[in-house]
Amino acid sequence: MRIFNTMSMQKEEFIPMDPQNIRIYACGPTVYNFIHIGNARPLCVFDVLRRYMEFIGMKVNFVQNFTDIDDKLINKANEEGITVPEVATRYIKEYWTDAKGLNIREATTHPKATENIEQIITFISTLIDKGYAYAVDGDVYFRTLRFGEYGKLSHQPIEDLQSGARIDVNDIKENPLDFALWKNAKPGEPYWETPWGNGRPGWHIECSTMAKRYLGDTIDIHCGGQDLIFPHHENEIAQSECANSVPFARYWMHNGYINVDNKKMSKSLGNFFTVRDVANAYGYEPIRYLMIASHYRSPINYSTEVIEQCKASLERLYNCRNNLDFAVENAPDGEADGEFAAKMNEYKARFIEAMDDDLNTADALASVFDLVRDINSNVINSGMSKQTMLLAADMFDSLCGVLGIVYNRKKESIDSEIENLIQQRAEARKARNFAEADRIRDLLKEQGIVIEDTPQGVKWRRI
RNA sequence: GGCGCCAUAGCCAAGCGGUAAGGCAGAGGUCUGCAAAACCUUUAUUCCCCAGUUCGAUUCUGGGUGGCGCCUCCA
Repeated sequence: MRIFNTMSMQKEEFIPMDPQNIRIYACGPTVYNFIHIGNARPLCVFDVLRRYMEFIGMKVNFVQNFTDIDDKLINKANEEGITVPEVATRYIKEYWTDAKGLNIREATTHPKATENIEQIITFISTLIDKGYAYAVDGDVYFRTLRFGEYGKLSHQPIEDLQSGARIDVNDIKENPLDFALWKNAKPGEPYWETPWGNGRPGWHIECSTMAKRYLGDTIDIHCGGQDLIFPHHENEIAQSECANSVPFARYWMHNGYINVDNKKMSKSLGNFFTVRDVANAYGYEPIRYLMIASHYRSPINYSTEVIEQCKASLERLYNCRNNLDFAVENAPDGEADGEFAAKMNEYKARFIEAMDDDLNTADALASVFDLVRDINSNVINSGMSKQTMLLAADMFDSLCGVLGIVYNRKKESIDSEIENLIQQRAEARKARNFAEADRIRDLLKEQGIVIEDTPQGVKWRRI
């Protein structure tokens, strides 16, 4: 497959170090609040990447961290009058609720920064020993200019970075470009003891450390949002390559932003929607759909109109799958049709072709919709054998599964009262008492049950 | 100022040198007692504008116009 590598700024053939152990590191959330839909994008996009790689037979070791110690956590803890670990625990729990709702698979490992302090300290010591970092007043800074390739990911000449760097008159740093590896603790703040003073890790160092610990000195893919390219990922490269003396990540993947009113959604602008709020209004699935409906590197402009369209599109998918289930139940047994299987594989081939091209999920989705049309036209009501129909169902499930779209068969049995109503309506229809039949149908609809009369009998589904 | 991205129907969105995928919404029809779901037909002579290259450009080049991002915590 080909993926766009931010480092080279072009699509490259993805050649893993070991196809049976692809090492991917994804920057995870800072757990000081509910995640917003902008945070949901990399979660969904790189979950699709991982699922797709596994779909084509690779094995993935996927690491996603939790940043559970940082200024924002400390501020939150102070605001709420609770401890930093309490803030972290609370929002990690909320993270899981959202991640599960979005159908994000659990990573191979979800390390927390606070569980890696010892490794972080060792990492920083290495940088100090090698002359790439220096301690001053309890802080430790990275000597940015010492790394000659600084700026290679963001493609910024170091001179431009320097002229753009914020210069603080009272700065204790040797150079404005130097960034913190370790921060001295102020009174009352959580801290860990180190040779250079009590404090806590800087943001960038934790990712370098955890990538090294859980995946190794060189990883296959490092991914995250485009806003992490500079300075976060640039700093990670500097730290890791100076400490380990080998290339850090072989491929860099960055997803585009979620915009609101064509402006970047961000915490600082305050124009953001939490995943929870959107999920409460529309459900989690349309959010997932939104993320795969366009290419991962393009910006997405969020609006209620768009999320409603996503929900409607999803309905088409779900209806198809639901109708197919009903058809399978009523289909006769028989051999699976080999010719039909070959036809199903054509959809898979098109899907793979699209996904191989830098994860073109929008194009891949088009082949799923073509499969849907085919199923609706030629499988349901076709008289095909159960085994043949199942070929279509399996193809639907596997392709949608790669995208993280799952139709939840709400198979939980309906209670006898509802079953009675359905029966009564059937009898009323038989007696051509349509007024009564329609009354019952409306009654059921109020209870979230939609009745459909099909040639194979009465079919119901929940909405 | 430096670096980069984007502009395709009412909306969303692929395609990126050979004459416009897919979805939502709309219109008409089929099926149905009526619906629902589904299916069929229909909805961009044209891809922001102007030049250029080419037999041919939405796709390449140059120049505009409009929008956005990074250079500061941020997915």
